[in-house]
Amino acid sequence: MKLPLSYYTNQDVIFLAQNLLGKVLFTEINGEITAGIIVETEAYSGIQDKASHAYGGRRTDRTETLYSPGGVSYVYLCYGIHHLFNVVTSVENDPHAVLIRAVEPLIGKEIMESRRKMPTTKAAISSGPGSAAKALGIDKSFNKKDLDGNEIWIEDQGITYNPDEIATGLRIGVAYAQEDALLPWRFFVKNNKYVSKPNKV
DNA sequence: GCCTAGATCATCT
DNA sequence: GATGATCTAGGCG
Repeated sequence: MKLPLSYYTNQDVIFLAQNLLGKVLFTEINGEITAGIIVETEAYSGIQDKASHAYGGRRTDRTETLYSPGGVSYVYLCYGIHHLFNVVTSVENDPHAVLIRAVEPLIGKEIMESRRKMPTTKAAISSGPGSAAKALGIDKSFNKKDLDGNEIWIEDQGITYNPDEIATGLRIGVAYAQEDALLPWRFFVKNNKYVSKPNKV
């Protein structure tokens, strides 16, 4: 059920961003397992995408992870407070990634509730990239982990959405990326309350 | 319910 | 030394 590394080496990051909807993201921390259904993603397409950290082939200590072969996690801190979780895809030296923006709590809800200090019935518990990562207990120590390991991994539990249940839209928070901000590379499940901000088309 | 402002720090210039 | 792939609380209507 765990997705094999070959799944992530697909070079079509747009396809993967779409295909990851409905997959289940697991983390295990100190023996505590939590999992959530992925309901919102964004594609970041390597060196040709101005919104990507690796735009233009930029390569620093931080972005080094993006150049890894697919199947590795990329976690970084944004605005000084929020940890954002990405899945590195494609092959080595091709810095594509999929940002996980929202999950629907599935397993270990009580653990998520204590981490977020709010009930899972409240959509805000895992809506938005910072919240989703926190609910799953993801922080910087999860950077550069293999996704077929036993700390963090993604499973296919047979959950699929009909094409008409999936919506696409503009990515969020990337206005500075100029024309690339207009690319419809955000994918989400329509009318799912755990999806952040505009969850309709 | 909607909008505005403030928090807070690793990373790059 | 500036800045951002954000969240939340609090004020107003």
